[in-house]
Amino acid sequence: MRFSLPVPPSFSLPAVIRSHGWVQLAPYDSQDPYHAFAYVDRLANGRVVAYEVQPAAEGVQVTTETMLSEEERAELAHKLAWMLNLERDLEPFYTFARQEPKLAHVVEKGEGRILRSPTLFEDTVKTILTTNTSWGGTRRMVSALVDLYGEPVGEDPAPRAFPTAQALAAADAASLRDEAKLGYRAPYVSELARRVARGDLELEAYKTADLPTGELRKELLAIKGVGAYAAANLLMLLGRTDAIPIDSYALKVVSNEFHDGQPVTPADVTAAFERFGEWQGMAFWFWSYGEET
DNA sequence: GGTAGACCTGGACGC
DNA sequence: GCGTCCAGGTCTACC
Repeated sequence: MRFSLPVPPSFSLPAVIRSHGWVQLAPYDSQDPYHAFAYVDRLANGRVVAYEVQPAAEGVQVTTETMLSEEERAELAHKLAWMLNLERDLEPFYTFARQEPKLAHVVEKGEGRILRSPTLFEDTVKTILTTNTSWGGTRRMVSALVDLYGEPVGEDPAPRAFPTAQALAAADAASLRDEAKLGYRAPYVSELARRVARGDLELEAYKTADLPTGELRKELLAIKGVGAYAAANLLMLLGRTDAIPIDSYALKVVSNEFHDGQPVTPADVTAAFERFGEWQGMAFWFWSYGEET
């Protein structure tokens, strides 16, 4: 079955898909690189659905081989609105961007929305798995979690949904470490899953929390395995546009862009984008590094 | 508050 | 093929 979702005037599906590497992490898949994507989701009633999202004249088109009830379709639409950041009003950011040559392209290309997962739990696990490893390592670890603990769509072993907190909480810690190859990150993921499964940590509530960014950052830093970089990355995914996820890549590009390749500190990265105030995270993320204007 | 070392894996490199 | 080194963030112990 097919159904469409309306999108804001400035929306660009390729721009959202290209916003970062999440589309390369299971259960995302992109056969048509950066124009469309596939995803596998587990609905609230336990049904696992594989679907594709493509650009369409009236917005985006969702296609699935599964016949969905009206309630299921509404749930999927609600989740996709979050994943594609459809509710975001980018005009205030675009007003800034139009005045900065290194950001002018975001307006032209409809950039500014960042692809995310249906749940903050999935995004938090994936963020932990980006730390202290290569991108290839992250992809491997995420795929292993999906293959080992995710629920399949039907009888076939693949494709599978991202595992629930309950599934990961029930997993043997040694299996997480040795079979999923999470290494020392295994206890972090295990503890996070257990806290979420028990209801001790209401991660999803952070999506709509009215907390100042500093307070929310403290809450995220209290999660084992989430340090300064991971917290900033999650804040960015939560739409907190004043957070800059400073990792080794950030230090490198800021060094090259603003300091002639000389070594820089996290404070230098912050200083480089401070003038963008509440939009400094977006300015950092969408900056045209190394390109002449 | 700041710093050093451990954690784990894969890739690059030299032999 | 094997061994060594390094990159990549976070945690913990220590000062």
